[in-house]
Amino acid sequence: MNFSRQRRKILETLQNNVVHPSAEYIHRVLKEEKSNISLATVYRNLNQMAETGEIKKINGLEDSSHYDHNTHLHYHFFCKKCRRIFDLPSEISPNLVRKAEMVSGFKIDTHEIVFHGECKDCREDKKEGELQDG
Amino acid sequence: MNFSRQRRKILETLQNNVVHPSAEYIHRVLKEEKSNISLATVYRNLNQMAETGEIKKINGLEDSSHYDHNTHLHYHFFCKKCRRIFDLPSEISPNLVRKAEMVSGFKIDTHEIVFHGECKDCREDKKEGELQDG
DNA sequence: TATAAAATAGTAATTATTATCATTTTTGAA
DNA sequence: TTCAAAAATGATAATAATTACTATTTTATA
Repeated sequence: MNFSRQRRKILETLQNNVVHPSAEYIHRVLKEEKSNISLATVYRNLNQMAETGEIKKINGLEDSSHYDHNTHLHYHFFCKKCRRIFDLPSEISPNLVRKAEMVSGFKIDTHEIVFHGECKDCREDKKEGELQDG
Repeated sequence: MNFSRQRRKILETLQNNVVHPSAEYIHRVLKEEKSNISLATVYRNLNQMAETGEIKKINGLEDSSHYDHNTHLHYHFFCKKCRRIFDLPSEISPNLVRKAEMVSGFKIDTHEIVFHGECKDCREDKKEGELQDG
């Protein structure tokens, strides 16, 4: 795998963003900063890097896949209101893989947990709203 | 929500299949048994029923969404080899939601866990293969 | 039974993603 | 440094999954 200017830019953009971006988002950001990189190149590189384990691909969130520069085991929360994605630590579910392998007899390579709900900020916004209304 | 022949058929097909089918699969099965129901109708009904909680939609497995007639909390395993989907009991991760809410301060409505790996059958097939070869 | 609400079929449209391929860039050896 | 092979890119076509649209049909019920 060669080290192209485009791949470096894409990885940089992923690392500088806390938002767990989609391919389309990264493409848009790069376009805004005048790095005209093709959308196909963004997809190609993100998926290659996910394949090698350099980054992680997050599925099951929205319609599209998102990507994460943090490759350590952790989980994700998707806020229905603001549509942001948050990290949750893997400690909330200790020994999950071991237990799953035990009860099933399957060999588990990867797993992911996705939570859906309302984040702290959005809950607090709602509370304020209720106070004002009531 | 009215009770159409088509919706009944779709739900029946889902319930009679252990395979966690996709919309396209259900459509194909119905076509084979001469129930000519439109693919759009299959999608519309599955998503409506998932919305009301009558069935469950499974994301993050393959390219497409799959559906589950079992609405009790449980998790899923996807075998990379045979591409089948298996159930795993929720007991492998006790108090998961409570812990996630605790560490985050978020309000969690739903969550799902998807494991990827190799199922028991496929592992055993491989073992046999190794024996024959060696 | 008449009627309003809901649902359907069939197809067009949309969205996300991958494939294709001619051109350009990168890399490593001579 | 130069050069050839391998890898990557950009632009666009193609595909796959899903949703939108709309004229018609079905369902529930007053």
